[in-house]
Parts: sequence; structure tokens; C-alpha cells
Amino acid sequence: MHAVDELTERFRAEGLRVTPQRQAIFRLLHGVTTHPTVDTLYESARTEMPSISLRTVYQTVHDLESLGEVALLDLGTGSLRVDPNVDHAHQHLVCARCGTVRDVLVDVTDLQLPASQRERFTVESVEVVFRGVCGDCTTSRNP
Amino acid sequence: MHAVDELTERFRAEGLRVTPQRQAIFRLLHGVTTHPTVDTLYESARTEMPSISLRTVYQTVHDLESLGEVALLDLGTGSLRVDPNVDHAHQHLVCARCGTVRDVLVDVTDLQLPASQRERFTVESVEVVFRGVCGDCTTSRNP
DNA sequence: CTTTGTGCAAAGCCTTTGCACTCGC
DNA sequence: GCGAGTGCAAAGGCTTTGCACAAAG
Repeated sequence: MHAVDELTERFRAEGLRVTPQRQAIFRLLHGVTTHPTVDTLYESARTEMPSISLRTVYQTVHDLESLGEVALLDLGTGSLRVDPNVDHAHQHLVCARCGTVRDVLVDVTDLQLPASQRERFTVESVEVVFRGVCGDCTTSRNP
Repeated sequence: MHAVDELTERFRAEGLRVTPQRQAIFRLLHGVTTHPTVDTLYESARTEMPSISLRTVYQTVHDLESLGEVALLDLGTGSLRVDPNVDHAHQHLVCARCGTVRDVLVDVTDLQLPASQRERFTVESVEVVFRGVCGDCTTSRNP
């Protein structure tokens, strides 16, 4: 995801307005390597801007998604997660215990549809989710 | 997924009871190659058993999942889908337009975590979702 | 000044749950 | 008969939306 001032330019170029609320969200997401839920993001934003509303957070992350600045992931954890790391293709590790999502670089270009399917379905993207247990959960609680 | 009478046995062996409602659901799911939502399944069941409730459908599919007879998928289409095809590993094609889910056989055993991650995350399963546009949607509506 | 963004609260969608009754086994 | 299953309706999460006001450009 781009930095705050670059996002400001991009938003204006698209006819979108840039408010202090939006800039706070830009700042919170920039450089982050986690995958916060919308609610987490909302709570973080509230610490520095107590009156911000959940609606603003949703609208802003959707605008960011439209511009291709973030990806919104539904990884089956019950809520939307914002992935600000959209530059290079990466996949996700999802911990079944704590729900944490982590990036992992796995080359996925080898994954091709069998020839029989290739004419009947146009692939636009491939998502790979590794489900399992993260290191923290393994050490803290044995099954 | 097993046939109705085999499921009946399995359920009883687990101390679960088998009712006409459950058998109707067994019947509707057996041999199906689609991935119905819970609601679709509910509507189908109602045609032959009008008094059945949504709760029964949810409880039954969860019981089936516990026995490993079906998989419950959250593919980001907004609702749970029941996949009665759990025998051999397969992946999914999800149409971004109509939401249809289709199976596809793609060998995924080559997908390994990089060595750096392998000690910090225990993979239990790998899910691959191909997102794109299915044949029906391509022919019926060009962008 | 026009138009988009914001805050609040309400509505939506899907899934889960509490309760009393039914019915397998 | 005991206990799991059922139906109903209500409650729970998370996300979206209608409205009136505020503020960006």
C-alpha cells in the first residue's frame, strides 16, 4: 500500500475526498504486515480519533480496495480482513486456533486448470490458504 | 458422502438419532455434485417435508461434517456451502458472477511452505480457490 | 456552493441458540 | 422413559444502508 501522501493524491485524482479520518486509516495501514479486521482497525483509529465511526472505516477500506491499494480477504474467520500488502503475489497461513493470518511467499504459477476445464472457466485469480496451527499456539497449548 | 442407509448406521453408531428429516437431507445430498447453500438445501427439503426447519438443516449438516461425511465451505460467497464430495482431495472454481462452485482436480501436493516457515506453522490442510468467470456467465453476458 | 464523507442508528443477511414439545431408540 | 432432535422465534455477529449534517474541493 502506498504512503499517506501518495494515497491522498490518488484519492483526489479519482474525485474522492481526503479527510482526517481517512488519513488516519491510511496511516494505520501503511507499512503494516498484519491483516487487521475492520473492527480492529476501527478500535485503533478510535484511540486517536474517538468520534470516528465504523461506517467510515468500511467505506474507506472499500475505496482503498477499488483503487487496488489493499485486498479485502474473507478467510472464513468470520470477518473481513484488510491486507495492505498487495504488491507481490503472496498466499496466507491461517491459524485455526487464534485466527491469526500471516503472509507466505509460495509460487503458485504452476497451479493450472486441467485442459478439460480451461475452456469452460476463465481464471482471474488463484487463492491458496494454508490452514493449520501457528508456532505460538503450538507452544502455548498442546492438544 | 455415503448412501442413506450407511449414514443411518453411522449416525446410530455415534449415538445420534435418525429422523425422517435427517434422512431427507441424506437423500438430497447423496450423489450430488453441486455445492448447495444451507438455504438451498432447506428449500429443497421443504418441497418434500414442508414443516422442516432451518435449524434442523444446520444441525444435520454440522453433524455430517463432524463425521467427515461432508465439508462445509466458506468460499466468500456470503453463505455456507455443503460439499458432499469429500472422498478425494479436490479444489474449487468459484464464479465471481453467479457464485456457482464447481469441483476441479488439481494436484496440490507440490505446494509446500518455504523451509523458513515450516517450523513455525503446522499445515493441516491446503485450500485452493480459483476465482474467475464460468462458461455460462461468459456466453450470457460480456463485460 | 456542490458533492462526497461522516456519524448515528436501524436494517439485512446468515448462523446460532433458548425453550418447550416430540419422538427415536 | 431418557435424551437427542425439532420447530419456532429470538438473539448474535458482521456488514450495509438511509438520513441529515459537516466539510472537502
